Amino acid sequence: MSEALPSVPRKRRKSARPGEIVEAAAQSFIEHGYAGTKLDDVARRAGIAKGTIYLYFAAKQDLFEAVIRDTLEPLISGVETMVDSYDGATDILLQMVITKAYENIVKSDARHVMRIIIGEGHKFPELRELYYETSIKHGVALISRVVQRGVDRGEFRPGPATQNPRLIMAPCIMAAIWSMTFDEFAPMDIDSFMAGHLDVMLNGLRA
Amino acid sequence: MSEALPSVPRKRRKSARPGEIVEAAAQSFIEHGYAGTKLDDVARRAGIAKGTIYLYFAAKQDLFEAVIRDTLEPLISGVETMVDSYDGATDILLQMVITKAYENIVKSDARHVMRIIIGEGHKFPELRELYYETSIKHGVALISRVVQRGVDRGEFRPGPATQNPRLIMAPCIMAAIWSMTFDEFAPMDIDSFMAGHLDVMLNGLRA
DNA sequence: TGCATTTATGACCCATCGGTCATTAACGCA
DNA sequence: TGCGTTAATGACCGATGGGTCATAAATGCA
Repeated sequence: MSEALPSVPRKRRKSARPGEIVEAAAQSFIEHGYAGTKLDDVARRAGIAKGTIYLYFAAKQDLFEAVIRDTLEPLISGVETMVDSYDGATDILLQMVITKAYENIVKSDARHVMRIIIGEGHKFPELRELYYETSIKHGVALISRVVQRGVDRGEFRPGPATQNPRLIMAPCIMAAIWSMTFDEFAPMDIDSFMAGHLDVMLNGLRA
Repeated sequence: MSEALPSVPRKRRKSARPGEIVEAAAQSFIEHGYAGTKLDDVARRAGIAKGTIYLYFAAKQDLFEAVIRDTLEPLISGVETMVDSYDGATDILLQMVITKAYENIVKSDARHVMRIIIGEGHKFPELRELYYETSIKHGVALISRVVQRGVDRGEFRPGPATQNPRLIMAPCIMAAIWSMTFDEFAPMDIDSFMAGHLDVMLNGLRA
């Protein structure tokens, strides 16, 4: 009954494969989560057989690690570069950083990686740690630097928000979660939410 | 080889079962997440056989729905009662509500239910909706009421935080997530975080 | 006490999926 | 053109776990 499917001719692409596999895996993880992603599906998306994945990645978990790195590293380093090369008023800088944070997290696929870490990271401390080291740690440090810069220059006054940068990032994280979880029941206008977020923070910080 | 384990005598407890099963399920869901929870494990915790679960719940998903209801309804109605019966200054009321929110979410098992909805709710719109209706919707409405009360009484001035109550809850949600996900890499002192949260919000709101 | 009814049991079924490996085919060098 | 090397394949394996159901035990009523 089963006609032998005309199997596609093989291609040997040792150097291009890893990137293609990670790209396919990212899509699948985003759509189905960690446990929900099938290696067969990743292979199909990458146009290869399942076994081929194992020529480049030892296990599913390694694949997800690669997705974390490939997705997050460019985003973080982009913001870091921006901060390093800026030398105007700090309130404008903070505004730029927060705007970028919404672009990088709330409006990008990176939020799905975060969702997976939150929801399924329980049993994978190594993945959680990698995510923390790759993303969260840098984000917190970045906000700290910006806020400290404002205080040092006399533009911001010390207070709870300068002491705990996580207070400043919180609305951004929540917006990302909301957009993935509750948007169909109570839609959130990201831009006006972000404007409110900025307003509250800057009013609390300005000297 | 396998000695027949001395099977425990059966007990018929039609009315007590559902509660016991939900209780056991809650523990298992909290420890292992939705997909990670095995009905066999739930049964063992409840001291019954797996088949017995199906006398009271049609499927795993119904069990999780019962957990959502049992866990969240009492918490929300507790806060609602508190707000309804208070008649002092609104900043104190908001402080009470936020403090209760940390107790109910960040410091309680309810945060794990939230984590499951965020992380695994993707494929279960009914569960997401139930969570929204049972918990989030009431939480947002409650904050709105408190803030509106402050504005009406001239204690708060209108601004972004009065317009979007989600800005006020955000740090609490983030603290819950942080405590479950990143605490081992960067511990968070909940009480000082909450104090900072209150400080920022009240400063932004007071007329 | 005997029997009908209801509740409880757990072996079993079957679909799923991560990971393996013997086989095959593409490649490039001589 | 032939051959050794190595990338690629996909059938297969074994573990897992949600859900089923024939069987058995508890209960309570007559």
